[in-house]
Amino acid sequence: MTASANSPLHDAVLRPIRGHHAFEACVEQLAMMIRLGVYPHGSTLPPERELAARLAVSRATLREAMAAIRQAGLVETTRGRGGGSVVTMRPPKPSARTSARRTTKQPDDWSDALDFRRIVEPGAAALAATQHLDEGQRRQLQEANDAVAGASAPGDHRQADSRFHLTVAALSGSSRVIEAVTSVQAALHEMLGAIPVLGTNIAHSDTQHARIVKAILAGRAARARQVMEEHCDDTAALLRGLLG
Amino acid sequence: MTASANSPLHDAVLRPIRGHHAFEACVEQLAMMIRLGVYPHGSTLPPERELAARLAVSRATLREAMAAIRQAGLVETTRGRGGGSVVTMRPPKPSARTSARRTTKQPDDWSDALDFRRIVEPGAAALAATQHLDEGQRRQLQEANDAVAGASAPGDHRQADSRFHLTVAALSGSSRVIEAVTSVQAALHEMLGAIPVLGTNIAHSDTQHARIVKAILAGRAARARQVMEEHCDDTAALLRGLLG
DNA sequence: TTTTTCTGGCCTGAACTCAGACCATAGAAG
DNA sequence: CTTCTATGGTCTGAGTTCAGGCCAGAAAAA
Repeated sequence: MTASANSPLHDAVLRPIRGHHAFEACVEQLAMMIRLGVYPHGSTLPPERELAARLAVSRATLREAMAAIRQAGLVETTRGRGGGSVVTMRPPKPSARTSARRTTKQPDDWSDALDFRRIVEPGAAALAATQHLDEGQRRQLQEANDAVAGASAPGDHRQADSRFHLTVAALSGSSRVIEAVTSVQAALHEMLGAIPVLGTNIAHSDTQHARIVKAILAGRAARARQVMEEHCDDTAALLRGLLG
Repeated sequence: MTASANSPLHDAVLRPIRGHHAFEACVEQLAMMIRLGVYPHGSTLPPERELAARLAVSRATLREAMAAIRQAGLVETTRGRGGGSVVTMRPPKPSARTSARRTTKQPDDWSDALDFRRIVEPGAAALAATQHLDEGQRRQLQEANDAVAGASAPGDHRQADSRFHLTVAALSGSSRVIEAVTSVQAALHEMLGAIPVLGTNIAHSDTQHARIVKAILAGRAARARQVMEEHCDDTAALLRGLLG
């Protein structure tokens, strides 16, 4: 009785323990956080010691990653009290990258990410709607939404959009949900960077965001889920159409 | 402008790059696969070289993990062609572990896992229902269901149940979904091992499984999702009641 | 001003992990 | 029978990562 003959599961469930080297993974993680706007232009990253602790990595390794990010021009670092690494990268103009950066992932992975997103983000919205949210959290959600609606440049809008979705995930209170949404937003960011920006889509998207916020704040889980599902479907349709 | 003052997101999205050492992670992964029944009693694990490749780990590291698993009595290893590691562990009687093993995780993590499960597994079922399934896959799903219904001993039933849910995930065709379901099933397995087995619950659960299979095979995504959601809710209610 | 404290910059020795090769064994193929 | 092949068992040298301490600069606190 051999495992492969008996169970087709084994090639589905056995996945890599760890993808890259630690310092590569740190670079990827931090660069993505900066691109997603978790650390916007002008903000200071947490101190190296804290970052190392959060990423569960030695400071030596983290510093290698920081050096790479610094060399790539994403941050500038100063020493002494009050120092640290300040984000200098601005959200890029989409025109410059439409065909410039060839995404490394396969179309399979695009589709996978969109499928997973359609499951996770509506779930996150519904879960957030069931949570008791304090005043600070409610304000945080509304501010995230206002930031999206108020962003003028396409790059800023993209960052604000990511932050909005991550905020919804954070309000769900589930760390697994947050991790899943972070992962899909990272994939989504790559995809959206490869297509042109259409004003119509942005306006439509902003309308849906507003409905999502309203549903979550009203505690209407089913409604939040449904609107977020439509939102994901619309974005997915756009991407599937333009990416092939 | 410091990051922590500006963005409460940073402590939500920055997570450990890698949890443990590679060989610990391998032990955990392989032991969990055996406990979940992906490799049932009497089956042979894939060759070391293949396992190492799948887990993206050097064979030296994998062998350390295998040695630990062997020493723990989960497998027995023989050399030569046709050799390999055969699973010798039988699903434990639940009576022995009801209070014996104190789960290492916090109740927070239990709740988190149940919340995440309620999002992911219904999504997996719905996605599977939308896929075009070939004859082999349809049979695989039905066999997985039959195995659950046909299991007599509680330990066997538990393993068959895990395999059923992993099969649904595998049929969704999305590797992210598979990974998510694998993770929640691992957590679920720990929780279910800590509560007594009730015949009523098992019968109820089997009825729901049958409905899920029917909906998936009929391609009725919304129905599959709804039934799986009820199934998750029922299990969650049981666990929340018995685990506090 | 002086001292404290928070920050990045640097170093060392130990532990872990890797890639690749080679050996030993047992069954299959001829 | 002999040869081939698939498997686990072992070794080595190089690369990576770690934990922890110490230094240097700059701003806040006294």
